[in-house]
Amino acid sequence: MSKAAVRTGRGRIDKRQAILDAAAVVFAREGYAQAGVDVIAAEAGVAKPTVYNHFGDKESLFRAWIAAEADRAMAKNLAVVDRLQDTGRDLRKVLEDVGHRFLQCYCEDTSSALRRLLYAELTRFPDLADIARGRAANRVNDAFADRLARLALAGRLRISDPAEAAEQFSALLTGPIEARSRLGTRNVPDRELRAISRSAVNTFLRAFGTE
Amino acid sequence: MSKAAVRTGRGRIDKRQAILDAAAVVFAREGYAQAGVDVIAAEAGVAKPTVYNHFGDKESLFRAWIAAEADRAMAKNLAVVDRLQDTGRDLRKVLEDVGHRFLQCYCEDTSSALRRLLYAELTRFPDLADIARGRAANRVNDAFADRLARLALAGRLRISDPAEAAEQFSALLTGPIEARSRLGTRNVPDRELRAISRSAVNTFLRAFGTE
DNA sequence: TGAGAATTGAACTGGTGAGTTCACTTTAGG
DNA sequence: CCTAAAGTGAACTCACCAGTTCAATTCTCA
Repeated sequence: MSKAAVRTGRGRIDKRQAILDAAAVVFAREGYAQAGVDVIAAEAGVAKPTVYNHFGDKESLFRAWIAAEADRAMAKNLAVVDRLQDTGRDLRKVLEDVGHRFLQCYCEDTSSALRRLLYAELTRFPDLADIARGRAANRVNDAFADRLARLALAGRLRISDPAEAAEQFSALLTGPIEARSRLGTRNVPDRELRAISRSAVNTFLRAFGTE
Repeated sequence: MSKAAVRTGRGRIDKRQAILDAAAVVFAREGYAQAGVDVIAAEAGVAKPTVYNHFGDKESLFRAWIAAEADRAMAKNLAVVDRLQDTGRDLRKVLEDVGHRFLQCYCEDTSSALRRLLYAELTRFPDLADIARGRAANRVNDAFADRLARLALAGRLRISDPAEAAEQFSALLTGPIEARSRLGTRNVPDRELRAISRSAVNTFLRAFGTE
């Protein structure tokens, strides 16, 4: 139906990617059980047997999408963490910027969909937690903790347990955004994201800053 | 199958409650789409048409369960908030106790199931957010904010925006528990709950306490 | 250009589950 | 004790969907 598949028709790689993209759209829109393989095939501009040629069955296709999406999200989050390297500038400003970017990642449609589907299907596919969460969240937190440890060593933060501090910084962002986005159903305007980040950083620095 | 239905067989009220209890069990175990109405009926010790007599269709039964469960969870959370009234004792101890009890509520099987199902079906039934979230989370946060405001007035906390502080206190609890329970699939031992609460309160008091 | 692989469309199987029907039994309550 | 309402079991309809089959077609690459 839609033109998710580029009309090259050449080789198998293109089709595989087109199917994954289509799966992202349809799974996000309808959920795992409701998503029909026929619909995914149509969305990819591909015949149904082709989907089965590439992925074997619906469950494998689902896992492949989860893994790809988790990797993408993790990469984007790690890129945000890297912005904490230039510690020369005003620390508050830098943290607010990082928080704001974290929230933008968190609010992306694809991220929301991934989180929702993860939650939804966790009982049916328990290993999903390993595929996505272990791959993404933990590594991001570790990288963030490393940055915080550096800042502590440089005397710019008073932190005894960097991993815990990183976890709490994330919590101060995700908790409020979760409530305000009504679990991802409402679109939160950017000015509100900034406000949440500002108040998270404010509390974080009251607790861990060197005034 | 199971004896969820007390074997009185008298009147219609008992059956209705038995069906709701059975729905809780089956929805929690299998999710909305996977839960069969036949299975729920069997679990309630009731015939399938009886389920349809009382609730009309599967969706209404689901909504009724969500509403009942959300009310129950809210009541339990409000009871926890009420423990903040006796402000005579050591504030840190009281907050740690409240945090610990919040986490216990959060970790209950029924609460986890409710949260998971809410997430999962939010796209299909968007009004679920109003039924559950508006009814529960917001009112708990308001009550908690009221308590914090009292404590601030009494000079025991330095808080400018009580609602925001309440939101952040909750965030410092739910964020870490979410990660450590692997989205609710792992059972977190009580000593770990206490540790999370202790470190949340620690950060909270560093930010808002009057040392 | 021609062989072999990938792709297609369309029809088909088989299973599952929501919701209904109906003749029958149980129970409450006057 | 009798009746009307509630409950029961079993069979049934109907729709939906995962996964398969197959003959016909299209593409790649040598």
